[in-house]
Amino acid sequence: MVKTEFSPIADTTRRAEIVALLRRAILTGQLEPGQKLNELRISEQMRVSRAPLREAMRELVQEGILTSIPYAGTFVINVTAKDIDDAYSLNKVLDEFAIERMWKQRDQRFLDELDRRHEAVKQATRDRDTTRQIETALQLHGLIHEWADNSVLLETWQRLTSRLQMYFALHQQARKEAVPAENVHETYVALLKGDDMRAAQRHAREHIDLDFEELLAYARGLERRPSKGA
Amino acid sequence: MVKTEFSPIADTTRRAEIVALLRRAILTGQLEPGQKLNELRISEQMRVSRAPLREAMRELVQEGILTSIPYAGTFVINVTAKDIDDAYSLNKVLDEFAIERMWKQRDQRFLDELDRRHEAVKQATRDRDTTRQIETALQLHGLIHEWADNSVLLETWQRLTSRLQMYFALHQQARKEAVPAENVHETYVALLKGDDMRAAQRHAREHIDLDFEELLAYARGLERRPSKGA
DNA sequence: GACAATCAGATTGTCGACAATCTAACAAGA
DNA sequence: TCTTGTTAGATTGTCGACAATCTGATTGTC
Repeated sequence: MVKTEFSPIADTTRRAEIVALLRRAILTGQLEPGQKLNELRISEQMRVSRAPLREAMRELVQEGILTSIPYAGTFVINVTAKDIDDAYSLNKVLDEFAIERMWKQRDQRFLDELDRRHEAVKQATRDRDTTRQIETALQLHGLIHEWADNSVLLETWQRLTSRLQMYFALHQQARKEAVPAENVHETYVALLKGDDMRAAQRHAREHIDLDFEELLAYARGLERRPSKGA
Repeated sequence: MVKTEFSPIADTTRRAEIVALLRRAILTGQLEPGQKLNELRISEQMRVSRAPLREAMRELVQEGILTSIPYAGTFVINVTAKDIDDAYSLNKVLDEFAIERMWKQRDQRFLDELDRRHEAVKQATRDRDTTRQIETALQLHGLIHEWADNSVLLETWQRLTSRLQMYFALHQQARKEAVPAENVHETYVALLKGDDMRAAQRHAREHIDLDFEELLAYARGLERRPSKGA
């Protein structure tokens, strides 16, 4: 019996690569909310035909970060303050659920991975790499969902994450500077290592509320100066 | 100012119609779990080219009821007992959240709609139309999510619903007969009309548990006789 | 000048054909 | 007999061209 394990090989369709490219462009704010995606132009830039591009766009529409109007075009979703509010309030519920489900599953491997991701956030912060900072922070947050052993929950959280990441990116871009102090997640990580599940759940809720207030304030600013896109 | 309200006109792309057709076929169990969808055959049957069919399939993959393996094909998802368990446990959380959010928003229009949907379930039950029975029961259940005024929640619930509907359809098909007594939802509806929010939340949880046990038992049966599809 | 009809340009939706890849059957060799 | 190499057929992925639809500018009329 062979002991080495192999991970699945990469998807090698153009479609998959296009999805990844577009998603990244949207989540990092390269493509602005409301902006229209011109199929011909993008397909020429990427040197692919419109078929795989269109299929990729359908996926992202279903993923919730694009929206499509027949014969009019496909657009990056517009971000409203209410959207952010909705996403965050649901995220709280999912976090509490996830913590409850993964609590008993914690083991050494979990703790190691927790430290690893925490370290990645701190590194990105030191590097002043805001994009990576957002990415790693969300990955740290996602660990509890990955360990909850509930595929539907994980999938749901990942969908939410896309939007959160997009909102954060806009937020950062608007302020033009790196943000949170390096130790923002210290308490969160410590609680996940501890023995008081209720405390961890409570903190997750409050910690989120903190970032949220700031983000919501920014979003309300957007409301007054809407994007010209759509 | 005009007072009449117009609903959006129908999407007139082939793609949208194909999505609807395929979704219905999957959710009613016409297409079995694990079954492969042959693009050429289906496109010929529908008298369309493969392009809009493929785009439609990408949407349904992202919707979670199809799964795709590059160069191998696209398949109806397989239903495992764990999937059902996962979906239901998450559904409980979402229901509780929805009830909390919509509680203060209840008004006469809500109560009317509640009655209307409840009546639809009872009608389908009297008609022994099991497919419609499932549809209407889920619509009744979905009302609280529609009134929670949280678009992300609604979207999430609708995704979950697709799977639940699929599971239910299989369940029904396997038993070959109509099921629940006509008054299953009486208590649920009554509590939603009442003044005790906690009680409504508790009942939603317990009521779901009831159906769930039956469904899970069926699912465990499936485990032992896996589909030959994929 | 205001308004409706028309038209050209651009863009999305759809089609049919070709290229890349997979599967399964068969043959060859250890 | 088991493994490996080959090949034919079927199926998915991608392409370029055409059809349907939208947008806005222009023209003509009152």
